[in-house]
Amino acid sequence: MVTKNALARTAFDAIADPTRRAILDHLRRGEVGAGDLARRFPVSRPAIAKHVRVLRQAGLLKERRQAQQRFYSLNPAGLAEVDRWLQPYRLFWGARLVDLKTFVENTDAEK
Amino acid sequence: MVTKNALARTAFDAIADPTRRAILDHLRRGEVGAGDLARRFPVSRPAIAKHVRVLRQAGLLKERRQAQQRFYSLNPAGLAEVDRWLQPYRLFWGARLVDLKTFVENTDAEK
DNA sequence: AATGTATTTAACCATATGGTTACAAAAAAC
DNA sequence: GTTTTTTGTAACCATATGGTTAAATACATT
Repeated sequence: MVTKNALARTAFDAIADPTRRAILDHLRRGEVGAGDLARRFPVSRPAIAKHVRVLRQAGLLKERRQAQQRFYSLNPAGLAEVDRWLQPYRLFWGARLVDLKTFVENTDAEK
Repeated sequence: MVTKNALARTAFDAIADPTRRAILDHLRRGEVGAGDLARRFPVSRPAIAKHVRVLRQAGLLKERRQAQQRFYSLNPAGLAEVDRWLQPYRLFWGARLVDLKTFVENTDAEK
């Protein structure tokens, strides 16, 4: 097998792990310090640090530093990659999702 | 590390691999036989068979057998798991997606 | 029954992954 | 300037992953 570049992370890689999804889910509530974050999970702090790194490499997290502390928050654009990939599949399970903005604009134009 | 049940696959696991995403992308065009499918990718047939197994375990594929041949097609419901997880994140990147059916029903009700 | 055709499974290999504990780094506080 | 606080990195380990080639399975054809 050819050696893979461990730095090239996609959002798909990042969300494959349940702990990383849980980290993201938690960050929806807002910015969280590294210590607080690690305390919420039943694994060691280094394990969380590694997950955070993967999430950052995938562009899913923003980091803010203040003294020794580091605060993490969601990077809005990150998961859009997954959303875009998913788009054509929505047809298949009947999810009637549309862009509301476009819908409203078109509706207005027809008046 | 605790031994993980290799049979418990989620859609998140399944779509983490780029080859598996490519298989799904290809199946959007319709049902494809195992042989045809394998021929489209630059890896061996057994490799594709293993990817297909992962996709099936995640509930993303349907299988139809006819003689020795096996035909695979998308299982509509499979990716909805990912879509549901993604839902609350849409707020963050400003995707103005709504359920059209619900939108229309509510709009009608207000008349 | 023997052979051919289509496909998965088995066994194996190298690398990736996710966890741990021990160590390093960086800033604050004393 | 030493110590404490907060955090990441290094080294290591066991298991998972994705690939290969060889063998097994299942059905059709002769």
